[in-house]
Amino acid sequence: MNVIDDSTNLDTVSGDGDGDGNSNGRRIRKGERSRMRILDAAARLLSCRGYAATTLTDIAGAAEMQAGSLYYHFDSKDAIVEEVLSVGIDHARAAIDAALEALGPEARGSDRLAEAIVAYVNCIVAESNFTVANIRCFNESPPQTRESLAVPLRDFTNLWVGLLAEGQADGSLRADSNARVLARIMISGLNSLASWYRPGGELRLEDLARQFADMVLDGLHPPD
Amino acid sequence: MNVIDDSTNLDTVSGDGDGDGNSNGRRIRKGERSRMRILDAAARLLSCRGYAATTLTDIAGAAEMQAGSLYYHFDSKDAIVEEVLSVGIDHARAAIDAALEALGPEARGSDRLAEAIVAYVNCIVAESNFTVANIRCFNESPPQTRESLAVPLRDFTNLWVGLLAEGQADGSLRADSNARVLARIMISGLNSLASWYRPGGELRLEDLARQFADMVLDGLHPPD
DNA sequence: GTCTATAGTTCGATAGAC
DNA sequence: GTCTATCGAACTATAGAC
Repeated sequence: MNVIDDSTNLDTVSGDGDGDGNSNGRRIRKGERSRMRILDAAARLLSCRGYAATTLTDIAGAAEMQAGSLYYHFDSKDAIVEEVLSVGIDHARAAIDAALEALGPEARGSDRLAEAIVAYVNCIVAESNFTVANIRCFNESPPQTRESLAVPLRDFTNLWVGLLAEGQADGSLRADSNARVLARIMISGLNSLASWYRPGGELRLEDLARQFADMVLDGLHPPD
Repeated sequence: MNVIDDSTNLDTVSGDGDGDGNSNGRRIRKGERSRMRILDAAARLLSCRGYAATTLTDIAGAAEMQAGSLYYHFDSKDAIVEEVLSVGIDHARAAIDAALEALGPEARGSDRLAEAIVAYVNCIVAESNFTVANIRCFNESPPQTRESLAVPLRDFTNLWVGLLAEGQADGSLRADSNARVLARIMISGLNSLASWYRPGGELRLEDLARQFADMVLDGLHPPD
C-alpha cells in the first residue's frame, strides 16, 4: 500500500494499472507525483531509521531529488513527518474497517476483535510503511507533531475500545476488565511486531496473527 | 532506585543512610560521586525526552556541572547512554529476581509469571528511570550502542521465555503456544506502560499490574 | 575535577539561477 | 519544479587554564 491509495484527490483512486493513478495519460500534475514520491520515500526511511536518523538529504535522495527541492512541496521536515504519520493511521483504520465490513454486521464481538487483530498485524507486517513509521516515530517526534496527531490517534484507540466494549456487551468477551486499559496493552503488543517480526523467518504471518488473537481472546473469553 | 544500588564497588552497596554509600565519612572519591550524579541525571532525562532530545548540556545541567566536564568521566555521549541503558536492564532483572526469590522455589510456573509481571510493572512505573530510559531509548540509539546491549537484552528476553516454559512444563500454563513469541508480545505490552501510565490517575498501580497478569494468565491457563 | 572557550560537524532551511 | 550554494543554529567533542 502506498500513499496514493489514501489521496483524497479523486484522480488518484487507482485501478487503471498504469501507475500514475489515471487512465488517460498523465492528467496528474508533475508536482503531485513528486509529492507522493517524497512521502513514500519518507515513510520507508522513517519506518526503519526513526525520526532523528532520517535526514532531508536521505529523503530527497530516496525520492531522486535534491534536499532543497523538498521545500517546494513541504514547509519543513516536520510537515513531511506529520503527513506520513497521519497517513499511517489512515492506512491502519482502513485495513481494519475493510476486514470488519467483510465479516458482516451480525458477527460476534470476539470474532470482530479477532479479525481486527489479523488485519492490523497484516497492515504492520506486510502492507504499510506509513503505519510502521507512525508506530516507530510518534514518540520521537516533536511535541507539536504529536499534538497534531492526537485526535486521529485517540480515534484509533477508541476503535479498539469500541470493539472490546461490543464484545463485553454481547457476552462474547468477559466483562470484568477495563476496556480502555486492555486496548492500550493490546495496541502496544501489536505495535511491537513492527520492531521484531521479520517476514521470511520460521514464523509465518498468518500463524503470528492467529497466535496473538488466540492469546488475547482466550484470556478474554468468559470462563466456562 | 538509583544507580548506586547497582554499583559493583562494594563501598557503595548502601544502607548507611548518609547518601554517600559509606558509613565512615566520604571514602568514595569525589569523581565517583560525580559519575553517579551524571548517570542519574542522564537516566531521568533520557526516560522522559528520548535519546536525540537529550543533549549533553541538559545532562550536565541536571548533574550541576558544565558540558565539557562530562568528558572527564565518560568518553562520549553514547558511552553515557550505553551505561544508563545497561543499568536499566540490570534493575529490571534484579527486581524480577528478588520477587521470584521471595516467592520460593516450589511455586507454580503461572504464579512465578504473575509475580514477575507485577515486579516488572513496578520497576517501570515506580522504581527505575534507568529501566524506562532503556525501554524508550534503545530503538533510538546508534547501532553500536544497540549491539553492545544485545547480549543482556537477549538474556532478559530469555528470562521471560524461561518462565513461560516452566509453566508449560508443570502444566500451569497452556503448552500450545510459542513461548518465544509470547515473551516478546508480553514484554512489549509491559514496556508500553512506560509511555502511557501515569501514577496518581484513577487506575492504581497494583490494579494495573494485576489486570495485566490476569489478562495474560487467563489467556494462558489450560481450558478446564 | 571542573571551568571557559571554541573547534568541527551535521542538518534544517533559504536564496537565486535555470 | 528542481538545482546549486550557502546560511545559521544546535550539538558533540576538544584544548587549556585553574
